[in-house]
Amino acid sequence: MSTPVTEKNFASRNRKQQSEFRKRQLIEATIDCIDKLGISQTTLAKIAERAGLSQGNVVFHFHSKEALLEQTLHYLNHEYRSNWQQALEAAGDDPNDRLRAMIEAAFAPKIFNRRKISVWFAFWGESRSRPKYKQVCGASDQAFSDTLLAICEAIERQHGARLVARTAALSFEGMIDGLWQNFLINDAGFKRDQAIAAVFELIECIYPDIRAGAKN
Amino acid sequence: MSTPVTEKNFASRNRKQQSEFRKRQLIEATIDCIDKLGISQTTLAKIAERAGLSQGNVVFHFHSKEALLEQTLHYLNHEYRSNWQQALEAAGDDPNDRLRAMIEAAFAPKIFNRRKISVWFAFWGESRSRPKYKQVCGASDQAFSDTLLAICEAIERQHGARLVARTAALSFEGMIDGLWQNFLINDAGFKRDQAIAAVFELIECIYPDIRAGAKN
Amino acid sequence: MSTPVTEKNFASRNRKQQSEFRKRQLIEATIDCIDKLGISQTTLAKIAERAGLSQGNVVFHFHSKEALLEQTLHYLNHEYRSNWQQALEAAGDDPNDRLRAMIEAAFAPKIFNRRKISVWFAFWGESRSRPKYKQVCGASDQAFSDTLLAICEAIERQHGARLVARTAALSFEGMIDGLWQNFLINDAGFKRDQAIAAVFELIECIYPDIRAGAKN
Amino acid sequence: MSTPVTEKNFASRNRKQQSEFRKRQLIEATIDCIDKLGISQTTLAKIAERAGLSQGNVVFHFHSKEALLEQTLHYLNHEYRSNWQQALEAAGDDPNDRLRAMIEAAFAPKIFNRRKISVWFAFWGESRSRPKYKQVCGASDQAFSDTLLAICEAIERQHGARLVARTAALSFEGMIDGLWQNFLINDAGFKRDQAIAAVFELIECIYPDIRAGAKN
DNA sequence: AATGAATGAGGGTTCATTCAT
DNA sequence: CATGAATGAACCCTCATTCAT
Repeated sequence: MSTPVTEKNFASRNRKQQSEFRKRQLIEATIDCIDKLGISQTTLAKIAERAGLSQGNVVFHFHSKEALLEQTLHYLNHEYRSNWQQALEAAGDDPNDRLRAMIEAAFAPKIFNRRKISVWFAFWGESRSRPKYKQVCGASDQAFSDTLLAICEAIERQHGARLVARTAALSFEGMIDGLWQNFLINDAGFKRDQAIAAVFELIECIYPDIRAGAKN
Repeated sequence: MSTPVTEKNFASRNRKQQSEFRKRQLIEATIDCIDKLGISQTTLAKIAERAGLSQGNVVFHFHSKEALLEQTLHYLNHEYRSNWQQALEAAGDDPNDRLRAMIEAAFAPKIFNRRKISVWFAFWGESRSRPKYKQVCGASDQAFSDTLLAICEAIERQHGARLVARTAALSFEGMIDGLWQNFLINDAGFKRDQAIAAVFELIECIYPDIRAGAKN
Repeated sequence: MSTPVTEKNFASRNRKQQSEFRKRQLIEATIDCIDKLGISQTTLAKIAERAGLSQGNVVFHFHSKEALLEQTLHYLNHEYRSNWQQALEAAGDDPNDRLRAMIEAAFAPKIFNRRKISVWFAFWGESRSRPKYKQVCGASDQAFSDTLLAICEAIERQHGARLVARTAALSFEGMIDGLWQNFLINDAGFKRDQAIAAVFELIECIYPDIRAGAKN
Repeated sequence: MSTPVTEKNFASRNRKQQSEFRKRQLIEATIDCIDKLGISQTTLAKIAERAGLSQGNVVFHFHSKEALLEQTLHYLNHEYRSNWQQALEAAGDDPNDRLRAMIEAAFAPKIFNRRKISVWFAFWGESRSRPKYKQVCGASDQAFSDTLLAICEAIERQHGARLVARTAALSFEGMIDGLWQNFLINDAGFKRDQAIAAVFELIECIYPDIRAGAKN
């Protein structure tokens, strides 16, 4: 589990904190279950067992299984979005740096690991039939896309480009998606560094006049 | 439904043909259900109802629900693979034509429509936890990837390239994946022609010395 | 159980008959359970157990517990109504005979026994909060009331009366209700014959010029 | 709500009074819930919510749900009985006045309103399967019956009667029951005055030599 | 006195599967 | 081949009750 949720730091908190703690604990257990079993086989009983709580308590905190799943998706979405936004803030103003920061953020270990990727695909797989999932996934994608496009336009203005910003952004985003999918289906032998390097090569191909590696 | 399964041409067939007919009918109903309900809400009863058959009859033809789902995935896989393979055969020997043929195949209406895309993502979403799905999906991807890579290498030999074949192939494949996902999540306002055009722009960016549109 | 439902006469029937048979069997089991446990403690598991069937099969035949309860009420209502209607037909045209026939019908052993009375009160007790129950109970009551009123009016025309028909009908109906309730709450020492005799005394009090016992 | 239970007069009481206040508050909430939901759907959570207290607090005051229901029935019973007993005391010694006082008491607004009638029937509906309810309901009925019978005997001795006291009492009691039930099932268009007038007509029919309206 | 967290048994219902017809 | 009845396990959820605070 990427986020340590132990009993030790549980005691001596107030009610509200306890409640938040339990919810987080249950969301992590839900992610575990979806990863290992898929959404269609994830049950409240298994989630409760994994979290070490009673099944009734799960309902007490989330009211329904569906609400728990939605909260889990929100949690993932928040983590994903804040991750690349923080990376962007740290990157400064240079659009080249910003572009590379977004790419790297998409492969950050906290985000890009088998457990999380697996759950993202599980939600995508159900998104067609569950409008709420689609809405959250769509908003998440859109924000990333829009930001990426703005950066590509900035680069194009500064350094020119061999590809219009719209298509360039689509290429970068697509390549990330493709690599995520590769990782899901063909997990063995996937190297994070090689993935990032491949996208960077594409950047240099599309923007030949950019200072490659200027970030370092 | 893209494949017409009517009662009219049902009579006057021999046993084996009838059986094949029923199976195809049920697989189409399964695709419908997964599209509309998601895998987790797809039940034998709903599949049977959609196919206009009794529930017992479904079991008779496929033995179990899991087998039906697997057959459905195989059906999709076969359709997908034979589609690009036929496009490849029709394209001739010029690697430029072949590359564009594969791209276009990936967006062929028979393959690239909401119903089918939706089901593909549903299977990917469950693939992590069901080895059989993963195996089929993986093999399907691998064959496409390998062929794409070979074509890119051929182009590179003939015309040179701004990107090594491995990365180029990854770019094309990734862009296709990304566009599929865009289509799934953000279906409104998606234009097939624009999607193909975007990938073609990337081709010309990576392979500037290729005769764009030479295919025609 | 007042209606014999044995396994013997079950075999060798067609599908539709079997289904009707099962439904009847389950309704009888439901009546048993409501009688013994009350509606609030009546569960599908107990109904199924009493009927000797699986719980899933109950749902198969009635779709839901609520539907089963409603069908049970309809069954009771039908039995009650057809009982006094048949008695009325057998009574002929003399309103005196008809009045006494309706009274006697209300205390017929098939209707007026602890098991059935108990279930009627159970439904009345829930009727306030379940419109469907109320509707059925209301219609049942109304039909009985209207018929009783018409008879009282006929008697009044023929023999005169010490009480207007409306109030007379209300008295007879009320006395029946009161005796039902006495029977429910204070079952020990209740005698059917005495109950009927008491209502008959009231008839003679209100209609002194009627030929008492003319029916015999 | 017929009995005002406000927060205002809650403060500045001693322990015992506070406790009594809370109990009364919860009993009123229970009556509300049974009226609106029926006994089978009444839960501690809903009672607590309606009373504006926490669920744990309900258990604290009544120990168990069953105890709360029993206390509610006792509360109703006490209210019902003291109502007609007070009416009797106010009526004086004339049995004619006393009879009419009992009838009017049975339709007093505090007793005879939809909310209370609904709850009485709910308890009757469960009484068959819960001996304690039956006992309370039975005792309540019996006391009323016995008193009514004694009054009828007194009238008979003074003025004569067209009906023996036993049957006359049964008639009055039955008519009350019948009107209660009419009110439950067919609430629209029920007029309290007409109900009382109807029973009074029956009195005059049975006791022609009594001074009708002598009470005034 | 009062709260909300926690439990666990049992509720109605779903559903893949089996089977007699 | 085809059907619908039948099963039983597992599902999500409810709820009376307990308990720490």
